[in-house]
Amino acid sequence: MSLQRIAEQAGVSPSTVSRVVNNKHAGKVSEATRRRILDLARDMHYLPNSQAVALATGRPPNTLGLVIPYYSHTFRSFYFSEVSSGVLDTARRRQMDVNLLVHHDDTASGYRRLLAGNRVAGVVLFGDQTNACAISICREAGMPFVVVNPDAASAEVPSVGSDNEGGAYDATRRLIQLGHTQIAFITGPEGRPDAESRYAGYRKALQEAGIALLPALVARGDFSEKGGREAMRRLLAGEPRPTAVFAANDQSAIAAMSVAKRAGLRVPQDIAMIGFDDIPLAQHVQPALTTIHQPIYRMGQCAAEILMARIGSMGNSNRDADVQILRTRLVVRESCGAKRAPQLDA
Amino acid sequence: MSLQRIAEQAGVSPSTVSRVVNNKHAGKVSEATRRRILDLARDMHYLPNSQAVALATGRPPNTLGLVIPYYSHTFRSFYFSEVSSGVLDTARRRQMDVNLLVHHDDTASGYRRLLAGNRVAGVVLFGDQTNACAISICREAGMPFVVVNPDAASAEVPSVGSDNEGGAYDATRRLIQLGHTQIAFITGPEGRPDAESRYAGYRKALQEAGIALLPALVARGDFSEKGGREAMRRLLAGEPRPTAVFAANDQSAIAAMSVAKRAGLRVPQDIAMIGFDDIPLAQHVQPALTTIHQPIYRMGQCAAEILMARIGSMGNSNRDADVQILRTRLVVRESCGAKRAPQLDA
DNA sequence: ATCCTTTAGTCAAGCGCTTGTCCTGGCTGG
DNA sequence: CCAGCCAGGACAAGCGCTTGACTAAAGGAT
Repeated sequence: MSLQRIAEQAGVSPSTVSRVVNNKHAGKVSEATRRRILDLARDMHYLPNSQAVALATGRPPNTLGLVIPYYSHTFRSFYFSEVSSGVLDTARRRQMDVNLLVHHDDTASGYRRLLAGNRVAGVVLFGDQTNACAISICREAGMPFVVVNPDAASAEVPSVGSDNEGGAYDATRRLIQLGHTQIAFITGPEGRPDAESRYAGYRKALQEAGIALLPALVARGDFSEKGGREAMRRLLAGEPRPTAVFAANDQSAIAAMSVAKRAGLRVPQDIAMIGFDDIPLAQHVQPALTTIHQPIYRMGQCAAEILMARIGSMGNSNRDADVQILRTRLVVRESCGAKRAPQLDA
Repeated sequence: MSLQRIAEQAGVSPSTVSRVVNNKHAGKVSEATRRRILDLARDMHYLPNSQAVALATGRPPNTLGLVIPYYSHTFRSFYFSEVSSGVLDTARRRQMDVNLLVHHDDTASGYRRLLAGNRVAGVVLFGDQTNACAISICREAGMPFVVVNPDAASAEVPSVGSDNEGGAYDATRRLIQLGHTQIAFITGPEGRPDAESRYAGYRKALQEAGIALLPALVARGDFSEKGGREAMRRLLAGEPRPTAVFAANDQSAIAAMSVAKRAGLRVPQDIAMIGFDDIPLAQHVQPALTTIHQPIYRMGQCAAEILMARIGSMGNSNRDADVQILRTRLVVRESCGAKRAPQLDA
């Protein structure tokens, strides 16, 4: 039902109808006409055509886009749901809507279509799952954006990440303080920046403590359970035997822990374990996994805030400060051998 | 960057540019001009304005909308993720995009804004979490839609649900076949159609077997763990003591089971338990929960298919057949006392 | 050379809405 | 009694793009 149809019915011009339904220049329309138009609009189920409005006003929509690279388990992923929840809750507080733009076409033209085809004021991108070219497309298109978990290559973009290196450092440090010196590390997938940073944190802590980095104590994993299991088997078969294992993520850690237990080792008495991420499962395994908590929900919140700020200031200040690295937090549970939860000095 | 700007630069009319970029009436444009325009478009980062295109063509977008009533745990819900995955996978197979329209404003005008403000060819609605008025708004607006898990009130709409009554019947029947006669039922929230249907299935099976329905064996729950726990306590305190409990959903069943165990009862020897839904947790509890599997993912698939069919036929045939009730399936695990998984004679 | 057909475009209307400007009739005050 | 002023509303341009209709020039057939 179009505005002009209403206008005809009401016997007035389209402009008048527009003013009434948008409640603009309200004084310019008599109460009688106003009522008549409003009643008519209701009865005729008038719905403004958003394309036309957008075209005519040129004003940006009140909607944020969350670009979702879809693979079949996306919606089951803890990471995804936490980030999304953070973005949604924050956007909502500022009365903004959010559309989740699911896309499969991970190419430049795919992103172009996505951005051109959807009316959003800005987008949040998953840095670890979204093709890097998405960033340059946003730039070209003048579309405000923010990247969650940017990879290293996209350092100079508005983004929010967490302090992977610092977290890994804390984890390793913890094990050192508990007296361990044979500390193994199960890595993440090669080349992934977050995985690399965690490795770096591990090395840094060892070095600082004067402990040599033994290649035999570093086993490649890939963030998956399978990878964790296999890495742990190699570790247990090698020399020297680790007395503690720090895995680059919880899934690997949990898998590694089950391998250790099956090998007859007691956790934490015979071997201490520590993970990274603090996924929900971490507190349910036996023994409960000590890990580095990543504030994923807050990353979503932060991303939404940065994005909204940038939309607000549309290219004014360059706001290069829009890079946030969120602190991680050591969560002490049972798997690394502390009964109490002493604060890490530092 | 607008099409006319390209036209000026190229020294041709906007129509020519339009024809080139849309690859229409291609023969009408010389190869030289074509190349020139294409190059210019690339260099100037031309992106068509989707509003304008939509306005001019009037053709429906190639996108489905999934209306998400957002509450803070939406994205952690198994139900949500399964339905969404089903919709997404199916839409993708037909090259359609999906936008998840998150909304908080559960009112008529909220839905109006949502539908008017987003360019989608049709929407899937969550019947059990979406205000019923959404349906009439869709009707008014001429927006194709399909409802997942419709409530009884919306019987005559395109929808996909599962056979709650049949599933509950199967579950109860199972317990009867195992020799139970004191079969308790933990209900869902009052008034919810799916909960009511499950109750009906329970009653039907009892009646058919000539077992009286004892009010003392029916305890009100609300699909939550808390509700399940309390219901179970009442059941155990009452007379007669049930030898089997069928809970209207898995969460209640799992909670009830833990109450039973804490009361010193062995499951299934002292008391048999059966749930409904087949949530992932069901197979991980001890003992693993026998339950009625609901094909939630398939409901999503079905919904997408019905919706796409309706979009395709835009109001042609009324297609009143677009109501699908998916069959449930008994999944025999350990909690109701069968070692093997014998087929239920249908 | 003439007329017709292609070829390679241009023109302009129109999609539904917004908005600054302009118009009109009725009322006011002097 | 008339200029002036408002309230109340109409007009028209324009947002960026599409598309059927039209046209100018070039080539072909006769």
